[in-house]
Amino acid sequence: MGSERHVDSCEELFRACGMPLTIQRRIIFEELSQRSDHPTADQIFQSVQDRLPGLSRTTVYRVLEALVEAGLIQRICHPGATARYDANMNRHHHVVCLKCQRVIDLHSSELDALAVPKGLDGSFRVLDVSVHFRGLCAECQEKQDTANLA
Amino acid sequence: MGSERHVDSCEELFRACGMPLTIQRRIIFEELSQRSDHPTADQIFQSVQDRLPGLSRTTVYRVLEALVEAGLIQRICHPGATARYDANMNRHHHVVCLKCQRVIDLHSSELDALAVPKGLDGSFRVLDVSVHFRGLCAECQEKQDTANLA
DNA sequence: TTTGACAATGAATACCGTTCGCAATAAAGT
DNA sequence: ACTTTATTGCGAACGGTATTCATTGTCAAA
Repeated sequence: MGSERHVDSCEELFRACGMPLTIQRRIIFEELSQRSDHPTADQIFQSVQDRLPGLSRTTVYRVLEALVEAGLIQRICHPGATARYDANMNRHHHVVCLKCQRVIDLHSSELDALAVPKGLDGSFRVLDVSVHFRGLCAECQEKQDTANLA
Repeated sequence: MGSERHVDSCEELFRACGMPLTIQRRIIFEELSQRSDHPTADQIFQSVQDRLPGLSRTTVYRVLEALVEAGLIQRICHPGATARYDANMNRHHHVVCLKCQRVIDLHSSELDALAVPKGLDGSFRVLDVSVHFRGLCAECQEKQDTANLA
């Protein structure tokens, strides 16, 4: 199996950040890394419970917060009142459904090349740029249309 | 005073949406329209209390939700676990501080002209585009620097 | 202008997401 | 292995948001 390399890089990653690598942190980080659906803390908690019996919700929140602080993951920008996380730290863009609040990744080299407007870079230190397309996903369009018929 | 025109437009706006215009809705909407700091529901509640004695927090949440539904205001995309609102429905962009989560508006005709990538427009109905610059605001850079010295 | 249908408000309460304090536990370096 | 130090788990607390229901207010028709 080629998974040992991943394990190694996980340990190196944490060591480089100066944070102890616990089982909880490893599994939560690996789980988030394998997903691309920008889960909430609770969704992570659910899908990790079988691998971490007795895991506390509190720990999930604390681990995610610590990973954000360390720069290993990010909290994404989205409408709505629940924090969502993303382990993809490469530049990418987002498609946001205003109805169901789903967030879908979008890769585009054209958009990646966006220049930072002058005037901004003076006081503000830009670390990343992402383009948000907001609107209605296919499912929600359908729901809306059928609702209009009724 | 030229404020009567605004009052008129407010009434027309609500009528066009088919929603009764109450004092609460008018004042909450006007308050949000005059601000550009993307306040939370509670911040709106605070700054409107003197004009609306006996106002309930519940009403603020309901009014903001109704205004979003009607398309008169929008819930902005941001990191963090509290909903923030914006009455500026013109296309504009956002500068987000990852530390203090402040959101600043950015106007740029270059960015406004962004093309929607093909492939997206098939299933997803794009209603708006906005560019997010994420990083550290001047204040938070300062705090971080002084923290590093200690 | 009054009236009536209907929708919005306020108060209390319940709910969900998140954070805190503290005792028990586990990781990393010696 | 041992010690230091940080992390975990639990329970409770907290803040933001949604819900229920009686009361009040809006709008338009009479």
